[in-house]
Amino acid sequence: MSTSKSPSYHHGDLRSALVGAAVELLGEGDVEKLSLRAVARRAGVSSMAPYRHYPDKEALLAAVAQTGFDGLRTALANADSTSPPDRALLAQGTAYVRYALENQILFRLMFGPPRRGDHCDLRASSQTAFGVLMQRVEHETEPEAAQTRVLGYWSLVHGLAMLILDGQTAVAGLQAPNLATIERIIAGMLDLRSEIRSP
Amino acid sequence: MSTSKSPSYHHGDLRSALVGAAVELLGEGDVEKLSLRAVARRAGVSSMAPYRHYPDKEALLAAVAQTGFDGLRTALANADSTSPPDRALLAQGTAYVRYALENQILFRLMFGPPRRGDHCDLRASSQTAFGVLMQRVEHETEPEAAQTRVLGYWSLVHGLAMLILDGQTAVAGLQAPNLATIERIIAGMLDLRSEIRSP
DNA sequence: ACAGTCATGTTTACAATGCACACATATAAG
DNA sequence: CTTATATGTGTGCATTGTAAACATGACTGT
Repeated sequence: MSTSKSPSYHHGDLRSALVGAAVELLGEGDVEKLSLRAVARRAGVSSMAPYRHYPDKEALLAAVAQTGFDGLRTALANADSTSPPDRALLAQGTAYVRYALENQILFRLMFGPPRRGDHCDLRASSQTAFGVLMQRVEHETEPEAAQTRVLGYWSLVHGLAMLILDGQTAVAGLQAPNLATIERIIAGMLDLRSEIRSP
Repeated sequence: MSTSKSPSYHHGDLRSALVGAAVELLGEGDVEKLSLRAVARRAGVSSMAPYRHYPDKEALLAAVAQTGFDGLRTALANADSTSPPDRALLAQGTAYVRYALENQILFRLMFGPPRRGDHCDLRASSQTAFGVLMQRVEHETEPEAAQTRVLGYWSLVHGLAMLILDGQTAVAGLQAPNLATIERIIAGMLDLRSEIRSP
């Protein structure tokens, strides 16, 4: 191993360098345009080098998506721990949407069409991220309804993120939904019962 | 024009035949695999024929997505009109998710990465579909909060549909979310459980 | 009827892509 | 030092999106 500066044939840590290059490229163009060859070029290796570390393109994208889920998890955990308990759930929700907006293409990749093959560590990462939300919801609900409730809340923030990413909020009459608006939408759904049923 | 059986050079109504062929192919494979050439083949014309009707592949996909939004609109309107008023909102929600599950790839295309170019009739179709939901929500809410509320509800059902499509519900511990489970999740967020359980 | 115009479909061509295969080279093991 | 193994390179092929030039057939005015 020694110093990772052998400049010639061997790269030293191509495996993670490829993921880094892919993330870089995702920050520049859309997800369709991301070609394996471009990733290899960016990493400074030949077009076929990635195949020594990932069986195919899907596997590389799965690895990229996994880093996305890890980032999402820390974002959620951070939002949760820096908020008073009675606002932690809302904080996680806005953090979720904010993460999606700040990593648009990556986020779309994470929740894109299902990756072929198992990619079980991807699944583990997404499960861990989901666990952060799960734990908070379980604090606030009787355990019997927790599973239903957490899926509902996850659906709410996930759908909101997706609709904003797709520009569908313009359809609803909102052009640029800022953070305050996002928070209002989420909070509105959480308060729905009292407001909607007792007019 | 006459009968659409001129078998030789001219097709008669390639424009819509292409959309039909594309929808057919979407029902068979994933969205990445859908190539313009395959669509042309399925329609029985040469690879370049589609370019006489659509400037590029994106435009064809936009037309396909538009039919998807039209179908969604009728599904929502139908669910709304065949339910008692106090359950119409919930009915629209489950109809939304059901449409997504029954047209997985098409649904993903509709809400996929934003189409380049304007495609303003696509936008019109999605707006019309959204309008069906909007109108129902406006019946049940004071108009001041309607816009926030309808976006929240749309986010809920859209996110739920997306998560199920991506298989993320397995992460949450649910393998096969059937319609009853879906309804329970939505109703749980609306806190309509009392109505469901105790008539 | 007939020549001309134009929308529509075909053929050919080209660059980019994912990947299979054979080869090269650097590091580790004996 | 030899050799085995991991890692990177080069070449080649089928498929893709699309530009350019050509073909065909329906509609026009005369």
